Amino acid sequence: MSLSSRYNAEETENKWYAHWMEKNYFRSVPDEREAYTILIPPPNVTGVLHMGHMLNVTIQDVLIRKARLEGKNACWVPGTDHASIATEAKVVKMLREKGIKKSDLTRDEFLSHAFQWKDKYGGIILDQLKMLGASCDWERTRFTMEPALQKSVLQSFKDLYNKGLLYRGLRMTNWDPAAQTVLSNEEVIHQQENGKLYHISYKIDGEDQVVTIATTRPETILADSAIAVHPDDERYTHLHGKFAIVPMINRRIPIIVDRYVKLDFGTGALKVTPAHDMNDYEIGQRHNLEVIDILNDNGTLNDRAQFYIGMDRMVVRKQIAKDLQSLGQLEKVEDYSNSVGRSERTNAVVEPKLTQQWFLKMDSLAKTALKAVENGDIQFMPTHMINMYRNWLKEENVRDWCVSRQLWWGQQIPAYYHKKYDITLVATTSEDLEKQIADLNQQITSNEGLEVSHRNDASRKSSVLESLSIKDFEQDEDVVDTWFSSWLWPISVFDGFEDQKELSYYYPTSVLVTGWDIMFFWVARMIMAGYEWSPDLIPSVVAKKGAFPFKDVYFTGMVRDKLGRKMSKSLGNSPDSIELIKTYGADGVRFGILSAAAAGNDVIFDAPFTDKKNTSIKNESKLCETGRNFSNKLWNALRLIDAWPIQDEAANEDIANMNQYANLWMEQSFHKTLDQVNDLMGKYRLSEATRVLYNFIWGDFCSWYLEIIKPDYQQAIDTSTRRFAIELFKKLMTLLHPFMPFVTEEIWSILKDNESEPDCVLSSWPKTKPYDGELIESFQTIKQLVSSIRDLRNKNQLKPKEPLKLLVRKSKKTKRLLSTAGAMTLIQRIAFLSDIHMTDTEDDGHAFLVGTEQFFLVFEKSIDAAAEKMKIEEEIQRLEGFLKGIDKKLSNQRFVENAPTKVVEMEKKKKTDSLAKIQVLKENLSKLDA
RNA sequence: GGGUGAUUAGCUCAGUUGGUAGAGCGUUUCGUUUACACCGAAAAUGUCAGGAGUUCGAGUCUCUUAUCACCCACCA
Repeated sequence: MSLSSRYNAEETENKWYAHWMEKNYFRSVPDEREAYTILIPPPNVTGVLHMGHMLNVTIQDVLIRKARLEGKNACWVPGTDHASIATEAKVVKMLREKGIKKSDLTRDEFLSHAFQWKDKYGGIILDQLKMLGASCDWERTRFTMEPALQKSVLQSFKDLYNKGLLYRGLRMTNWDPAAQTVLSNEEVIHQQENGKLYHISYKIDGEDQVVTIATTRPETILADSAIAVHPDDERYTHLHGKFAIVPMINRRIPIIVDRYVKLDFGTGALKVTPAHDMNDYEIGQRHNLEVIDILNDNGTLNDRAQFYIGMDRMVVRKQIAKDLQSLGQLEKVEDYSNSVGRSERTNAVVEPKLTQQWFLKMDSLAKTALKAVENGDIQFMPTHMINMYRNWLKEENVRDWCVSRQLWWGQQIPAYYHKKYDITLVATTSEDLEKQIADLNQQITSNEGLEVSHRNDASRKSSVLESLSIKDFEQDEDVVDTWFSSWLWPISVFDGFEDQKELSYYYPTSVLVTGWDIMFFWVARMIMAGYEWSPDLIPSVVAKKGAFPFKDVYFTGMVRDKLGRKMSKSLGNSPDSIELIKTYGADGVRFGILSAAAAGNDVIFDAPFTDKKNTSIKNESKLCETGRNFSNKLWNALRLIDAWPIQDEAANEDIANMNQYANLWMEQSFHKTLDQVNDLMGKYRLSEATRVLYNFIWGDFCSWYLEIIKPDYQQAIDTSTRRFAIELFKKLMTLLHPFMPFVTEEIWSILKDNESEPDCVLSSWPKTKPYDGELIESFQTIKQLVSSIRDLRNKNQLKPKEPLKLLVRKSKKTKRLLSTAGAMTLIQRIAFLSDIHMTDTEDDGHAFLVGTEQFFLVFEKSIDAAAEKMKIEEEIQRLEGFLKGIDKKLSNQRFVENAPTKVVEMEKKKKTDSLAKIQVLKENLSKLDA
């Protein structure tokens, strides 16, 4: 068989992914094995693969593949999130481009457009995950808006309502005028923006004086209810109790005193606009001020504003400034930078607005969720993330969660209101609703009426005598926040609210891998949901394992570009994932990402982004390139072994011994490496594990081991060494498989010699075994010796393969080293020596040191004696300085007494070693003088 | 204002019980009949941000200063 010298990633990857799928290797069903479960953080259904996903997914795939190799029942559940506001915003935009306004559509019409959109673009991202090699159980793919998950949302909503944790109320909320929905605090992004600070003077009622306020939003003066000053502000004491006149509309508003006002800000006088500012609303509450809402839902002014009706607030801002100026009431305008909240999804400037919303009480939920992490039921990685978590969940920072959204794309809130009376029913199905109405009617007939308030007038009470009809109830128009479905993910993907069979087996999941940016949105809330429902759903499992939804949380960092900016679509600074995979292969990209990603640290990815304007910039990444090169290296190691002719026995006894020695060393080193990899992966230190494997395979396995056992030109390798090399290579492929699944599978498939053997993806993770550290150490010395010889050749312009004689000063250590069967042959061959000769006399070779041992290489060409002398002198000087430090330590009684004996012993050894080295160097020096 | 992290070789970053600083890339030199130039051999490079403290010993622990990120709250 002849194999190309270039590994073809694209071809190989497609082939193997199809094969794995065909064999159904990623399928998991409950059985008697231990479960290892990961749930994918569901990406937005219409999203495309970006660097963050790639990081996330690669890590999850490494963990799940390792578990699979360890014989666990590995289950990785994929899926997508309907992403309520994000998707709806996209659909609205798409419709607008087609000339269709959302407001012209009915709810059902809009939803059918949205579903069409979802069918067209949804799931693209899942196919992209397949390109990366993600070994998800695709039969389990879930979507947060599919009927079963929808049902979970309704059930949990009803449950929380019945527990009294959900309530409806009129609150100041963040209003997105573009999407025309309320937003949670987390969906509002505050940023410093340049604006203007307008100083506007208000006349004092009945007097010939003015009071000047400063505002960044002059249009809101039309909604002013008061002017507030600080009670201790002597500048305004004379105004207490008086009234001011709002410019243009001439409304008379009181001048009030409130400690909220800052003396040193602006003019010290604050216009109070309860309808359009969070703090003003609170002031308004304290002083019983009128709430005048002048904004329509789309951000234009309504008729309560009296002027500028129908104009957008941003347009009015400029216009009113001009108009105030002509009235002489605009004193000055300053440039001003302040923080502006914008909608995460639509980028519209968010307006505070008083709206009726559903809220979830968070205090007890937050307390439980905090405890779960503080008492170690759930482990965060990196551990310091607990600080951020604590800071957010502590009592004084927790706010009730606004769960309603004025959108259509999502789960419609299962609350039904009677058209006339203040009756709210929360029902999951129409049967449920009918039953609840029937119950009420039962109550009405048996109690001779039901005392209720009127819907539009709480103070008006009636006794309902007639039967209530389902026709008189209307469902809440709103949908729930997207996170109100995703917080159920660990339960709902197993249909846990419906049937607990699967949930009992897979819950709690093993690890959650996600970015810390959604710690509050999602992670904390999943923990809350876990503790809220799992004890009722699967009590016996919870008693045994706990109620937490996952044992570990691995927080990945944010992927940033070279400038340290978070990669985002709007900045256009994200490399094209698919292009990257095409360029370097999925294995290469995985390797690149993994080597860049230490847990929790932000990842600076070195791929220059494809600039929106300059598409000629190619995606290139040194890290991925290293990964691709590594694939190619593995491939060529395979080609090497594959091409060797085979013979029964080694050519001679020396070769046989040498190969045996090399095998022994490899075996020991392998187990040392295995230990390291196990340890690192257990701690989720994947970047380090990647590096350890890379160094071992490229360095020890390829550069040393294969070079040693490589037969001479047109010679053959003996079967047992070949067998050993192949078995070792296969073990290495298993170890590397989680990181680079495709190339390892390909190589494995060529290495394996019978069809009954499993594929690499299902091979067995090697068992650990004690290893001989001393043997590895002494081999290390051999490597150093060989490198030193090569260095000498280099420095003296000697041909790499010119046979040279090596003289070895007799000492116990070298004797032991060189008497190891095969060691002598090994050195002689790879260092291209004609002879290794033991000596205890003065010799005429060129002396060099390996450790403390002295060697001489015999060659003709004379070296630059003066330069050599200088180098030796420098080295002696360095060593003497070093020795001084050691002596200082050793003569320090406290050190000798306090430091562990092991450390003291080491210092003593260092001292004797240095002394020996100096001794040898001085000898060399004197020889140069001679 | 509250909180978190970072500062280590030219670049990007590792460095978990405190015991003489590491990797990749880049650089320099040499090398191509015998797996791989997506290669091989070898070399150079650091007052571990500054200061103080604890300790026999600090990149590692404590305090402090500076710079830079980020999160939460908020900025008439």
